[in-house]
Amino acid sequence: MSMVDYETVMSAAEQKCIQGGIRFTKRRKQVLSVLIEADVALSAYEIAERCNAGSDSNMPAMSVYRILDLLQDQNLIHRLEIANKYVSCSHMTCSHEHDQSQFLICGGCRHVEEIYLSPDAVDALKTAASSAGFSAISPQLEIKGWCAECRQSNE
Amino acid sequence: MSMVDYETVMSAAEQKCIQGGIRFTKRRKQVLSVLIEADVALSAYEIAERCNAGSDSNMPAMSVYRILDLLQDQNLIHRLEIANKYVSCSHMTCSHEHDQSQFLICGGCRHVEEIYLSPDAVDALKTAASSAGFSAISPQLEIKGWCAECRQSNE
DNA sequence: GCCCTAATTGATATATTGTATCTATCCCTT
DNA sequence: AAGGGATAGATACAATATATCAATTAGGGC
Repeated sequence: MSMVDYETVMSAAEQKCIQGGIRFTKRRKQVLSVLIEADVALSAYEIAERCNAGSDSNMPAMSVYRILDLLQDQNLIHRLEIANKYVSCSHMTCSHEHDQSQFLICGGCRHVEEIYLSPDAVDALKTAASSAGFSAISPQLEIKGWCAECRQSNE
Repeated sequence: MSMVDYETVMSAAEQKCIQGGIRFTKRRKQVLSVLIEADVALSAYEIAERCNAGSDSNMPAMSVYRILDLLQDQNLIHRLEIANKYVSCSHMTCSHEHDQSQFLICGGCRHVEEIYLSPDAVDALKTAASSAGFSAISPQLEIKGWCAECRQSNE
């Protein structure tokens, strides 16, 4: 996380939940906080561990999965399919809708950057898809790569 | 599969294995055949099932994993990370190297197309990655989407 | 051909990720 | 305060994947 104040983000998240007709409970806050504070993508079980780290709280992994589904429905988090891991959305405080999201995922340290591709680049992908008989592509594009640091230390 | 004769592909595969210093055993042929004959991506356990379908052969899933790793090292197959599934390479008979591979994966029927993106499109991705502090992107790009048929029937 | 060695396969255990289902609890509305 | 839907707990289990050690097989030198 960065840029935006934690309280601001959490209250924006609360608003989105309310608008979505669900409650922003203690459990859900807990899961979202862990993701906001992490600077890498986390697995559901890692999230559970962090929730439980040094505290009385008992967060079962099954609850984490349930809550992750729910937070994803509210566009507060993303599931990265190439990594089987989860990250918080970097546009939680935006009022407008994002119909596309693109991620760079470091194969070394699991750091994730949510980026913007130029409309031209996205169009190129859509065109390529279209010529291969695909009429639509997912609004979420995931690109695996290597951040400068990991690249250096691994090669 | 398509285009290229089965025997041609298998003997090209054998050549690649020999060049790679490994044997093209019965087990490995069996796994590769299953992938070549499938027109969708298959999980390791599905591959094992198909190997065992109506036969005396007993292919344990663990062997499938081992063989998949090996075939991947020889560039005979690809692992699709967004699907946790495997497909045969559509360039098995090419003599030249392919330093990039791009896949369209249908979220409905799991059909996979190996496509070519224009160098311009790939450059656009690399540039975007570079401005986000990533010094390299994976040579394998996976794009989830919907093939025309699934698109129609699901929406 | 026979033996030695390395490659390959078999077998078992276990880790990781994720879903299904049923029960208990909480909290809002009336 | 009671009823009812949303939320959370608990348990079981499915699907994907890795680790490890033993058994077997195949090829190369003699």
